Amino acid sequence: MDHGNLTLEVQAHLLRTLAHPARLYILQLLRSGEVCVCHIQAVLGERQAAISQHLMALRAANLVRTRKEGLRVYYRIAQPHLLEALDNLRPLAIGAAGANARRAPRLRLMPSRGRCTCPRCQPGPKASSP
Amino acid sequence: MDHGNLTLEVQAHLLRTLAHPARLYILQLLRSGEVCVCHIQAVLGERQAAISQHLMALRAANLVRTRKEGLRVYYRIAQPHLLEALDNLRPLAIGAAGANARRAPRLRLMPSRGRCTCPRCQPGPKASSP
DNA sequence: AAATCACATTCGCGGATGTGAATGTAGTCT
DNA sequence: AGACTACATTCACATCCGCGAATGTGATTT
Repeated sequence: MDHGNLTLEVQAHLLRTLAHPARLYILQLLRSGEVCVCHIQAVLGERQAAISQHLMALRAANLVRTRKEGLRVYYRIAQPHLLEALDNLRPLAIGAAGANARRAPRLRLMPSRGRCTCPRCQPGPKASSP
Repeated sequence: MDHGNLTLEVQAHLLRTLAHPARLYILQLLRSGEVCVCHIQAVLGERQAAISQHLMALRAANLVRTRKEGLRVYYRIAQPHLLEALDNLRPLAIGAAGANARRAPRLRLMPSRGRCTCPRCQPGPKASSP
């Protein structure tokens, strides 16, 4: 009977966790597979601490999982249907854009996408080695 | 061009608009059709101004539309797939509940559901089916 | 017209949130 | 071991959001 009330708060918390462009972008980055933090940092262009906090929020919500490999930490999507659910929500945002799109933290992306020092970003012959 | 960046902010804004248990509950109330403000007020048990602010946020995001009938204002879902998209997101929230329960505004519902003075709630002694 | 109703809007305050600077920690290298 | 890397965490501060109180608006009734 009262299943609606508590669920609404939990769901609101999930939406709140998702409601940041940096976190949305991180999730989109993880769409094709696991990605190291240095890669996210290189693409997002934000400070390391800020990204770590966003990742902490995503971890606290059980939306991502981590795997350590040497020094790097690789993040991956924990819930397989998350991106699909976000994709379903996107067309509604387009309708919302016409009205009031005033409040939302701005996200600045680096023009050079994906230039970090991790071995996965240097798959080419010019690799600087490990 | 470069619509990816802006879209993330717009989508984040939409998620932020949805990220409140009262607004989620209002949207669930509108699932079966249009509902007057007095009804929402009676069910939610919140002050009138607070509800009006939530409704204002939903209107600003183009998620609901209004229709005036005499003194009352009836709200209805503007985007037909909104509730479906929210339903798809719900199972992910269940997974998030087990981990770190961060704070989210709490929602208190009135035990007597749907006792407002609008003609739709009065005439039928049967259960409220707006 | 005044009063009233149903709802919208504004303002101010307390708490939550995002960001930057600094610090902490685990793993790797020489 | 010490230096270094990659990432996590803490603290302080500015900002944003939600709520209550008060006020405004439009339609209806008297």
